[in-house]
Amino acid sequence: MSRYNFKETEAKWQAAWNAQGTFRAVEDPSRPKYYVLEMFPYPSGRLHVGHARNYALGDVVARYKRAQGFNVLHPMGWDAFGLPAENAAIANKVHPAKWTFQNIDVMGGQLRLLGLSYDWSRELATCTPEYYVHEQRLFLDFLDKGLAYRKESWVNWDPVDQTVLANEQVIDGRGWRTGAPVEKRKLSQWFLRITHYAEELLDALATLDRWPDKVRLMQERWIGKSSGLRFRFDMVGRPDTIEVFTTRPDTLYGASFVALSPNHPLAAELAEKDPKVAAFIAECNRLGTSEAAIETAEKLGHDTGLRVAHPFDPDRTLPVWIANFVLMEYGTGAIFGCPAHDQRDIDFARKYDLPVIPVVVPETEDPATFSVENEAYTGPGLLRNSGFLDGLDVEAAKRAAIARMEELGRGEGTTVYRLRDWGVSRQRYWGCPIPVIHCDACGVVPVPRDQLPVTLPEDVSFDRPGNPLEHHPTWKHVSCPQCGGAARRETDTFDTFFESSWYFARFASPQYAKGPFTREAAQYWLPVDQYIGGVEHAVLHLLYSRFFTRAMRDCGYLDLAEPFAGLMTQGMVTHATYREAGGDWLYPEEVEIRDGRPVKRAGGGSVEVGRLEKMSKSKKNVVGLEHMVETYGADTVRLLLLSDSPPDRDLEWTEAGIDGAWRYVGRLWRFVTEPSLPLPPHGAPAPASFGEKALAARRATHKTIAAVTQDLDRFHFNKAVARIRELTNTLAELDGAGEGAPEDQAWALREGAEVLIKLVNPLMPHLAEELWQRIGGTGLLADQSWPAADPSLVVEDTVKVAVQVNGKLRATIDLPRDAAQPEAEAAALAEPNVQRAMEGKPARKVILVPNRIVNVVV
RNA sequence: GCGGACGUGGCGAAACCGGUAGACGCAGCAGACUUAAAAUCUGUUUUCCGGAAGGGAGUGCGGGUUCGAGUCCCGCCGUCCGCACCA
Repeated sequence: MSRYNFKETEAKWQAAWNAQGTFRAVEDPSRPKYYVLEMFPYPSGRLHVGHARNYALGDVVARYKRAQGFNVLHPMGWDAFGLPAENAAIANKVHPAKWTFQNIDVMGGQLRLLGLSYDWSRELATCTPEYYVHEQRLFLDFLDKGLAYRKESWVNWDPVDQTVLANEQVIDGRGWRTGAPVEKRKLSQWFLRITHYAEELLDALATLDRWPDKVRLMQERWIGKSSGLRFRFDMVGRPDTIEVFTTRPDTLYGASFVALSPNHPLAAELAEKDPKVAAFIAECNRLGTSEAAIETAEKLGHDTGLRVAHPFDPDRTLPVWIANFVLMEYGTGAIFGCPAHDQRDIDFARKYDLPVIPVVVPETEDPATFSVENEAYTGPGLLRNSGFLDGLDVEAAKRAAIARMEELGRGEGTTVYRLRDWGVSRQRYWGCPIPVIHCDACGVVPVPRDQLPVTLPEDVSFDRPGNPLEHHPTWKHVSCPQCGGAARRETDTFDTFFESSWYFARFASPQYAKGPFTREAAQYWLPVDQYIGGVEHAVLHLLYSRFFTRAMRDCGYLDLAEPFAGLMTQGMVTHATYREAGGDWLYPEEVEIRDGRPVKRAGGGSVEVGRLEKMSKSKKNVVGLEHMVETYGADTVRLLLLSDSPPDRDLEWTEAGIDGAWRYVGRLWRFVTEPSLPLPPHGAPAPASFGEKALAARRATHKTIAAVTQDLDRFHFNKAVARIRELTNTLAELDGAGEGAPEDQAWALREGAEVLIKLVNPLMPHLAEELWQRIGGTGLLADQSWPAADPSLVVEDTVKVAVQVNGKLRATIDLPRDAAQPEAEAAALAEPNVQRAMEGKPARKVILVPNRIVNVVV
């Protein structure tokens, strides 16, 4: 019994693919192209098996499409700017560039171990000037087109470190390093006008038919189109007005207060004179900028003492509050509260004892007694207590209220989006410099295109908090390109989503220096046919990329709106977590099972096994990729990543699972290298006829081709693996015994083995190449075409049909394919078990589902 | 809080458009080979009653539609993901 030497074999075939340039992609207009892309990684350190899943999935698609004759583009690169590099710089005194490139080296080597079919000649890293110079040009284009602009917006501010914090660095309202309560600060920042495309981004979702519905739905909700009314309240005793937006103009007569966002200009004005208002706003600002934090916080309000007149009933006035749950970014930053019909409003009203006036009454309720306690009524009904709206239903009342407001000239029906413009300024070093200069005389001046790229200075220190670009002695001091006077470089850098919003297009011509890509290459390769990555990117990255593609289109770079024709979102790889008595996390390899109980390998201390969680360094529940590949080989790791769960679901990494995959690798190896019958040579003519057993094996082979092809088309890789294993089991039963000549079986075995090798190739390419060579196949398996199923061997002549009596299974019968009702009915009723279950009663009805079921109803 | 998903044996899962629930694998049990172990191979494995034939129950919980529901509808419960400066 020979053993498969994966170490030698994997290295051998990787070298062969490399030497022959097998996966080098070259444009060829005569062939159909297929562009497969996995979301490129952030080079954070080392890869664990969780990272590898994404790439294994993509590689199956790439190799499968290759076998089907497509000209495949399958590139890989590095999303190389980002916060962790700066954190490493602060913690370990390593320069972000050095840290990043070291990680790229390590991770690139790890990826190569997996035998992925990348065209490595297209590798790119976004932190190189060769990459980001194009994005600086694109930004200037956007500026020319009015797609980029500057406005004030809020950031999280750590008052101790004097630094802007990311949302992730704010924990329970405090800075992660200093523990100081976070404040919100206003800064002037760059924005991209994604809202210009809101309607188009929304409409085009319908065309993305190869995207998961859930992702389209999430984007739809994120864009959040809603129609309603924008109108102005007159203030009592002041000449100005407060503008509000509502989607429920029908409930206006139920209004009992007006609430301003703490960041509303009027709130700021009041705060100048009233320290209590200022204190309240400061308290709200301690929540930071994250919407989740704001919306989960306890509802708080402050009565400003101002009042506004009700627009339909000027004798009525409403108090003006400042409330922490009103977002400045949505609508107008001010609302009217109708507690009876909005849950947030009623929570607020009950807390501050404001009136609750029901104005929509469900038709099943008596208007005289209908009341709302602590749960808002948001369903349909008829209007009451609402002046001219009385008796209308909700929709009619909305229309009437808008019409009246427009007549009065104090408001208009309008459509608003939840989607906000994309703030791209970051007060950080490790990002792409924003190519503008600030001149006291000329204002904001773009860096002239012939002076691009604006590169990052290398001599920076992270000794003190804040943005090193800001502290750099010389970098920001430049002369104004317009007037030549002293001016300052912009020290903010781009959000790293900027890089990932167009990298897929750069891969079309990654070496082209004169622009982001060539038109011809983009024309040929784009859009990405299949994009693969985690659901966590369902909204932001994917929406930004869709926006960017349109912005690039409108700047004349390409003729395309949608970057990703197909999308697959994969689940996480999870692993149990381990904690020792002291509470410290342990790596899986530090734990072993002794006498059925988990203990710490060193010392034998007791270990608590926690729940399954996404593999992450912080919980130490990671399984190193290199270690696994060294122990079991790349193919075994790939098989487990593909076989145990459907791609979109989470996958639990277990020792038992990897053992099972390893066992199959050995089984397939022995099946082909030590066949149970002497195999005829490659290409030997088929015998004139086949015996029963050989024919059954051939049927299984061709059915498996059909099934696996369908499974791969649908990305059901786990099912494809199950079918491949099943075929292996079936073919292993061929032993030459039984009816028919042994030669028939040997031929069927050879046919089956070749098919198996080809089917397994996208999943375990090294093993498949080796077996292909050993079985006498010619050329590289990577260049062979996908097998085709013989239709005459796929369909069976007889089928097993279930017989039910009153929906309960009582027997199964064999019927000819597509048997008609009388025949099926007769066969079903003839079954003794069916007779017994019918208890002598006549059949009232017999339902036939062809080739599946006969249901006798008595 | 808002938005999105998911829930099937001891475990990972399969079940196409509403049609035989549990394919395939893991773990377990029994056996073969072996001095022994490992590896490998064979059988068995949702659960309850039964010697068997056969029968009852069963897809998070409670209802409903249907000849027939894991699948569709209504209401709960639980878990996970996203929420705009993590990537």
